[in-house]
Amino acid sequence: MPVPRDAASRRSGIPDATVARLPIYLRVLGAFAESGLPTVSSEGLAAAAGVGSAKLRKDLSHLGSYGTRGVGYDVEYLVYQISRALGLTQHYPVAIIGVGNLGHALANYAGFGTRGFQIAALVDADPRRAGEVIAGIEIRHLDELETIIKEHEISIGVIATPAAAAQDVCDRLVACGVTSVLNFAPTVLAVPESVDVRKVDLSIELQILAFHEQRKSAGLHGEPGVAVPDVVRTSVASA
Amino acid sequence: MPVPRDAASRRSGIPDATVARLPIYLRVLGAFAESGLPTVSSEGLAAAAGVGSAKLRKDLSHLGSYGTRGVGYDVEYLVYQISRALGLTQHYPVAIIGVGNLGHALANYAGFGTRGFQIAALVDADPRRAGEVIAGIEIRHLDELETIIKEHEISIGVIATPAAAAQDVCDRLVACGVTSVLNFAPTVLAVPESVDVRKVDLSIELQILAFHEQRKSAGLHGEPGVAVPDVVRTSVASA
DNA sequence: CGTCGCTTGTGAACAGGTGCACAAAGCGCT
DNA sequence: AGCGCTTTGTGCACCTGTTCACAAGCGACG
Repeated sequence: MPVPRDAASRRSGIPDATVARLPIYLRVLGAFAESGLPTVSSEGLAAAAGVGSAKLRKDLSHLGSYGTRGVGYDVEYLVYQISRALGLTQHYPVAIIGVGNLGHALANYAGFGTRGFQIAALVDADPRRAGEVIAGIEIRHLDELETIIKEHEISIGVIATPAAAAQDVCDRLVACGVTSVLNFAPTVLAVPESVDVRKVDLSIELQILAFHEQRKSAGLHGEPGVAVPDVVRTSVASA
Repeated sequence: MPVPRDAASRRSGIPDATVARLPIYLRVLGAFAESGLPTVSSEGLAAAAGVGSAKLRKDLSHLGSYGTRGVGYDVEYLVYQISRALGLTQHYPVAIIGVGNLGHALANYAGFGTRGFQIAALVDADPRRAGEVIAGIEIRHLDELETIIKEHEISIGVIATPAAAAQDVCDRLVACGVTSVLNFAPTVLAVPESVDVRKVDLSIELQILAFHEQRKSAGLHGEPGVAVPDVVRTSVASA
């Protein structure tokens, strides 16, 4: 008997799909809070977040039973509970490696600071950029990477380097004790199992859109092209 | 009898999860092609793409039976087939709305051009930026949005504006006939059902990492804090 | 104080995706 | 030609996530 336990709770008690949506709820709730709205129903919150109300309720039920039947959820309280569940009550220092166009944009992105993240360091491989100040942070040279990471006890690294440098930078980050990496470089990073990597790839998203775009236009023009024998055909059971 | 048909093939023949991975395969294959490698096994390709070999084979099987048993897949041919399946054989013009830090980075991002996407227009709300040239494209004012979209027959729009402007811009894009939107603004966009929206949110990714980070450190410090009664416990069946 | 309407929280059915394991199929060597 | 090695393609069981539908719970109002 290998202790089956519930597979979802084996890792953390909160399913991955739910974790991925909590930040959205958090943002929407923030907007509601600013409007002075005291409570929201699952229906209202779900609509604003672009999900079904049942899904939202199930998501929230994984954090506990906050919410009052017949009334809804207290906005402030729910913000706090989601923040706590996500671990945003503690402040994580992050380092951004690579201050090209994208790194520049990230350093100036307000969304980081407002959610408990603090950009502790900017690092670039170009010596000429060292000393430059962006968003109030001085750029330092890649050679100092190890020193900087340990100095600030950074556990989250953001890679915004060219693809060719990404794996090397990643290895060095991991060697310094970084356990979470957000990768913007178009490469698949190899890391030990204990390290979490999330990737954001602009071009992949576009390609996915292109696929759906193709599907639409194929349907529209009625091209017999690939394989779109679709059209539902609800009641053509005539033999 | 409502024609059950296979749910996956109802929409396009290729499951969404597979479509999301095809661009990764494509990129890895591109690297292999540059190395002059003529063929790859599912094992080799899967390792480079960071997925299991069975999953890769199942993914590829959805496009057809390209690949030779005992040998593997012809790199060049597979590149072509995946490109075709994704609809990258035709060139999609895209417009980027909002040329702040992020829009600037996107305009200079080489990954777009190399995959059959062409940045046809840059648009910004700030009149002072109109006329400025970035990546060889002249920035034009938001007022001309409708004209530009129709002029270039753009069906894919990239929104890189501040959150406050995103919904408005999106509505205008949709009104002009744009059917796919890539949204970088931290907002949930409301669109008609016929329009595809994909969102990329930098801060959400970080928050997801923070969650896992929290989980790790909680386990390490042995804090009884939330609910982490983990550690697998393979054979502690002693009562 | 009882009743009524509204909203949460959840059990259960369902759908989609993943991974295993193996039969089918090609290649090269003898 | 035949044999054995390799690798694909896929049926099947599992598991995660989604959706439905409803009982339980809470407040308001008469």
